[in-house]
Amino acid sequence: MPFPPRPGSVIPGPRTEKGTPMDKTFQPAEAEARIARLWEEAGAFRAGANARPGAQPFSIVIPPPNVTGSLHMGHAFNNTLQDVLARWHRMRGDDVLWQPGQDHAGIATQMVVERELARQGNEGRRELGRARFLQKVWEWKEKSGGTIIEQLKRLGASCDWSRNAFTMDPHFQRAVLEVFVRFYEEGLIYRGKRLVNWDPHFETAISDLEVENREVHGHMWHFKYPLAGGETYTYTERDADGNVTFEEVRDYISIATTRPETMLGDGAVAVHPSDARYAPIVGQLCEIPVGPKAHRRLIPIITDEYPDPNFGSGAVKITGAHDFNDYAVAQRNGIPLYTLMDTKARMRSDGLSYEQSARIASGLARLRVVPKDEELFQINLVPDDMRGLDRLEARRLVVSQIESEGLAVMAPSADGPVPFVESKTIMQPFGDRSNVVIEPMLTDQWFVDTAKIVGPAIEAVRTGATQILPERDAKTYFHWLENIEPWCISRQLWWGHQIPVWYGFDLHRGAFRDETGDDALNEIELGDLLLQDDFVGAEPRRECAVDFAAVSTRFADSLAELPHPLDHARVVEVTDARAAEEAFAQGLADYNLTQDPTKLVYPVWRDPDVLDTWFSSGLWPLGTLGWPNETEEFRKYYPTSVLVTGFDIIFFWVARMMMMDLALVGEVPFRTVYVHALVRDEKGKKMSKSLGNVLDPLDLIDEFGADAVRFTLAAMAAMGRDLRLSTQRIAGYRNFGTKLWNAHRFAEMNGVFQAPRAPGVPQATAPVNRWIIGETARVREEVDAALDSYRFDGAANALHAFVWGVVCDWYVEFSKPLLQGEDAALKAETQAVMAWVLDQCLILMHPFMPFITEDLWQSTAQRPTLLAHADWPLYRAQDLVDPGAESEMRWAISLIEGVRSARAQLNVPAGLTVPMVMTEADPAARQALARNAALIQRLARIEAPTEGAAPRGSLTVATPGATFALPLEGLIDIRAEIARMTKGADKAAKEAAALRGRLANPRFVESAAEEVVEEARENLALREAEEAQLRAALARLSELV
RNA sequence: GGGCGAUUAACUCAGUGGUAGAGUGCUUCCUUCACACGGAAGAAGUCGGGGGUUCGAAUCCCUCAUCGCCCA
Repeated sequence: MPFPPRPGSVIPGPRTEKGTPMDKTFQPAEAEARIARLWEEAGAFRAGANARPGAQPFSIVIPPPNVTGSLHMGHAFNNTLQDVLARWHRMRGDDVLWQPGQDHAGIATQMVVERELARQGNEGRRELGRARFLQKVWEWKEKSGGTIIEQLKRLGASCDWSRNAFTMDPHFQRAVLEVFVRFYEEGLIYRGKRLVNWDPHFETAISDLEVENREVHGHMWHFKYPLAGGETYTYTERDADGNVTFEEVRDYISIATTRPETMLGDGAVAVHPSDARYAPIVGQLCEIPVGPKAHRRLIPIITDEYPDPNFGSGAVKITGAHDFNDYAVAQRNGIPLYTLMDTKARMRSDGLSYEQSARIASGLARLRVVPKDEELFQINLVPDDMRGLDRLEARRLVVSQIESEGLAVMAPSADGPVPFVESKTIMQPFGDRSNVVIEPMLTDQWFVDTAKIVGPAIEAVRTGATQILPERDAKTYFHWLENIEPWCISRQLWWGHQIPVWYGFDLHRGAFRDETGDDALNEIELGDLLLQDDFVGAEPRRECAVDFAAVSTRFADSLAELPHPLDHARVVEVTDARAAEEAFAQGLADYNLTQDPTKLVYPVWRDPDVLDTWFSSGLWPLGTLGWPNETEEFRKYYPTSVLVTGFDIIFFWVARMMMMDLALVGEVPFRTVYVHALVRDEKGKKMSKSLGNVLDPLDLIDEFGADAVRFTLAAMAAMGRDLRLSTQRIAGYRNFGTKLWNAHRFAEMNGVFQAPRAPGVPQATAPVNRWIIGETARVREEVDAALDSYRFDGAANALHAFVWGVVCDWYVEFSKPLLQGEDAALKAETQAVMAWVLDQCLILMHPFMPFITEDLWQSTAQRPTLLAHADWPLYRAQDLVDPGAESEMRWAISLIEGVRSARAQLNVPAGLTVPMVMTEADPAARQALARNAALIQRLARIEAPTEGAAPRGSLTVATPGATFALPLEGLIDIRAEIARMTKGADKAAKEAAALRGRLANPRFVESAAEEVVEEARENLALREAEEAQLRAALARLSELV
């Protein structure tokens, strides 16, 4: 349904005060705000605005910026492209929805609010507690969370702002939790203890995509792990031919490490199965050379494919709880995982004493058994003197202890043997938000079993149900999805969607004894229950549902299986397991006193973690359209037409939306994904705050106007290539806007906008008018074709070439003698055509430069609609191009250029109007000259042409089919003219020779396309004629010297 | 180490088999009645090197070099 303009909306209409010319330039600062208000008051961007009856839907969901975000160049680029598409489709009458919104950015927002609290001297997050902290976050969001929305409006983004969405909106929250519950019930989500990337600053798990690996300077230490019981073996190295190059008897195995502090948690030493050097000692135990001597721990020497025999000593220590590679080795070989660090990445000080821990661990190594997680976690292998230390302090201590014990591998030096420590660059993981070193950490987390939902996402792109552009980015997509890892979706944060899982004590596991067998518990039996605590420490029972009401029903159902009176316990929610313990005990005690079963409570507590922000963002195309409700918007606009996004987000977001949304609704979230590259500075460097090379789009908008910034970004958007932005380029396109503006200023001064307007393409008789109408049709087709294939640069460049290079440079100039001439009919026709051409410029330019075009549109005529709702033209070049007019105007241009070039090169004064003699001409040239004499005379600055022989010492200008002479004897240097014409003749001769050669080749004539051969023949004829004209003129000139 | 890409005018980049293009910059001239955020004219490229396919290659293939990005 077309969206009606709001009654009373103010469209200013044409400028009324005649006699005051337009300003010489467009004033963006003033106009942009005014135009934006105009659009807003008209509701110009509401979903379906300007849609034709029965229109095709066209929908885009914005890649939601962080609620903490402010507009950077990447946003400006991304949203410019979306806006070009949205405006283009809206003008074409499609049913357009550009859905805006923001995501809640778990870590970033929590960080911002915590920083704000600290700056204001308020209580910190932990002092406030969860509920009050979240209150503060919401307050912050209300106050500061809309920044980027206002900034996007300044860019001119034509989103339906009335539908602005947020991933923490009540509706969206509900959708997220329902999806979690559904995935949980379908077995797509599981909880487990896994090694994850741990951010010690934020004390949360993060995704491996949020980890940035950087090369940093580091060290590689080489240590000796003594064999248990003083065993020895012969260590032998051989060259490629098997000759022994080194041999010695050793009582140790040499290990290299960049992280000595993790040695404390080693579970094994691994060597490659093919490594002959260590074959004699595989299966033996060796000693970790650190920790109190009395409690040295022994670990087995195992084989695994992971160690590279050619790297270091070929033997690798396995610390399964602190390294991803080691984790995999430990899993394969049943090696226990010993956690050494706490959530702040300090050496642990909880759990059992070092002495107890070391004893248990040694026993485990000897028996090769792995206990259950909870028991394993009690083992703390950090020696007493290192507990609580930062991991780097612990590293120094470990190294110095090993060295002083003489267990470092030694290397010779000028001062005798010294410990062998290599300096080398190592890859180290950093948190992309916190900038601290990330630790692999063994923790309980929730995971999406991505392997189960990845198939349709791969298939959709393979079959083309979703098209990724440029195509090469589909490879990245496939590569990632085909090697997909389980997705850790829990975060140890407060701001976000709290996981809808509640825990309660597992009373089913025989924690009580119904000794009387009467299916009810007597007082003694209940007393036993109270005293026992094995159910408290054990794995709790859990239920998943969208809210407490739903989950309490489930718990109640399971309680019903228990003996009386527990089956009547009331399910209540408490904060955590400890509170649950107290509440449960209190309930039992109260019951004991009163025998009132309603006093019994069954306390449950909710999982404190929240979901990864990308989990909710994965539902963006669904949730913003109202899903899971059956909304009209969802029916109409899903799947969305196109997603425009940066390449850096293919894994984070695009792939996850594809997986999740296909799993949920069985239909792709978008038909096309247009992946754009990065905006860099003019030297090609990534813009970053630390480099100080950031261009702020708002500063640029202030300086050059939003239109210039947008046009620059669009013109540089060659698919898949980074763009290097320079202010010079933006200034160039600001000038382009001014050029368009001044073409209108010229038109206004020449009465173009006062002339009566007829709908449709104007009828024209003058060649110049017929020609420009055809050129307009050509550029319309070019722009549409470019936008159809997402060639934003192609469309922008075509418009630039047309508006400046054709309309302003030629048509406006051509029109001058007609508009200012005597022929009233011709004048009226030219006014009508110019009015139409300029309107077409505004329409076609509008998606790229919305403000200046809307302003001109409103000020140059009484318009029935906003330009944003103007009809996009459909006329075709095949209908509007007049080949006769076109060749006539091309000929006129070539004559004007020939005259100008000759004059300039021979230093004929620019202001001088000179005579011109036509020395020869075919009928076509005669006609072209006759019909366009006025404009040719004016632009070439010549008098009315005469016909005759070339006067002595004149300049020669050759055009196709005609030769002209400018009699300027005495004014010009004959030698210079001879040189100029010789150069021209030689060039024509050279080109003709090349064409002749090609046409002389029978294989060219046989195999090349017919039109190519024909074109070559025509070109040859033209070049030969041109050469002949110039040579003839040269012959005359040479008589003069 | 694996993958992807780039290399075209001084600079930034278009250009998917048929005469090398644009913008900016540069040189000269012009304050001419739309615009100096302008106009006119001009100089400027062995399309990274080498090989191949083809009547014909910046374009397709191979190879080398250099530089980026992503992943380990």
